[in-house]
Amino acid sequence: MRLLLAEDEKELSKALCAILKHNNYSVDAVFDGQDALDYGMDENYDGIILDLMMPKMNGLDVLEKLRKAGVSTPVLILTAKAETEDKILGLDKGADDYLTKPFSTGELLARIRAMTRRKSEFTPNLLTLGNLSLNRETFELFTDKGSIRLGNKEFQMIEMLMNNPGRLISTEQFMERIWGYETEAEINVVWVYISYIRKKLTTLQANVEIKATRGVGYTLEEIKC
Amino acid sequence: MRLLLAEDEKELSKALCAILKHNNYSVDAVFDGQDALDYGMDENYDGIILDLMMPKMNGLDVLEKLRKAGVSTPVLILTAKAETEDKILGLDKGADDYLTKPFSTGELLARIRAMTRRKSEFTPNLLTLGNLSLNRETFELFTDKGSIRLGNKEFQMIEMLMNNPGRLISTEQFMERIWGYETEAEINVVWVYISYIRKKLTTLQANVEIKATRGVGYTLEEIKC
DNA sequence: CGCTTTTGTCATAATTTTTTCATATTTTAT
DNA sequence: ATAAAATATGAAAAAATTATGACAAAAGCG
Repeated sequence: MRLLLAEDEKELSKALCAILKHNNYSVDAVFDGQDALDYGMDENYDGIILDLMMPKMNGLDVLEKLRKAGVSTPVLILTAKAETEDKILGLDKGADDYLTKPFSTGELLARIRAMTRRKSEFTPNLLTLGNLSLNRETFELFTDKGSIRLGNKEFQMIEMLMNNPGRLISTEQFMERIWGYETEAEINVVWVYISYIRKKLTTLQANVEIKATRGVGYTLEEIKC
Repeated sequence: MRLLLAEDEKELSKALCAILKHNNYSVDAVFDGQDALDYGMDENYDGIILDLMMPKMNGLDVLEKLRKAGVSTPVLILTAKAETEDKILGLDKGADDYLTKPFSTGELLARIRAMTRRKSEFTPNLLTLGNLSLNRETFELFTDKGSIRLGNKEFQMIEMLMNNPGRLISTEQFMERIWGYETEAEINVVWVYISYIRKKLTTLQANVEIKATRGVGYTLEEIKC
């Protein structure tokens, strides 16, 4: 699960980041409205947590522009104190929920779960291609020959591939979606993980393979005999 | 997806090129207004990214001339700083969107997607002539007899040919489009690649052929029996 | 804390693409 | 018909990209 956190108070942002990451979310943090808009436009997130009071651009404006641009990512608004009008305005402009500062981490997590639930309800828990299946809940990859538990990165990579069978995914797309924009990691971690996954596919005798397209990226394909 | 990038700052152009290519766009880069106009007139692009400040001809003039010539390719304008007047003028003259430098790559990609969305819904990812098809996403060339994955250069060449079936494409056009102006490569690489492609067409038993016109270039034609 | 797992880096190997070069073949002009 | 020019193509060198094993750092866990 990938979240965008737009919160200008550095302390709070850092704390929230830590909490969210601890709860298995990948988080990109931005600190002003302009960046929130730029990043949000990507439709690359499962949810956006948006503080209303931010430099450069107000959270409400960000939200409005996102919705106008056709971005449907769920948005959870953070408001300082009980600015009731803001809340209402926010919901008007297409927010999915709001939370008043200060809030408990428990409540925040619950709201995020609720917010992202709708979307995830439609995505099945089991992804399948050929004789290969991926259990999104247990992170297990399996065929009739057995099953292997995947690490987080491996899981996200194979998930992207299995979500788009036959479609080419660029190395850059893997990096952006899984490691985030600001990662220090080199591009070759993608190669390394592709290698790991391939090894596991072989072990499982899966009848799918990851093909490389030089200069571009990878495609997951079923092997037809 | 094919983009024309008109940006005279070499560094920026190079960086953008890399980013765009990594995101599965084929990019032609030009470095002045005159070339932007010449290339843009082709209507061979899914979008044009146009810097306003360029040598030889101002971006706005390029845009105006393109529109006057009936070219409807979507145009995204890049403006340095907040030259508000330019933006407005640009939108007036038929730009589809603008972006102020500096911008994030995320936003650029989002804008390009938005700009090309409408059109791309109508242009399938598959180019076809006779019994031959080219999948632009996976770089695969195929007939009912099988499929072959092409290398980058091969792909760009056959793409140009299939985009203009029956139309003659000069060797120089191949060089300029695919290798760029400043290439060190000899003219005969084109011959070599034509040869490679022909071999693959034979393997696939395609009913199209690449005819040579001496002193000029090549034409892709369907074979009627 | 020590052990295990995951994550990321690096060096090197393997592979594919790109380009050059030498030589064959075809076309055109005379 | 024949020389000159243009194109075709096989072979191989050069360059670029990807694959993978080994290892170090970091994170998770009892």
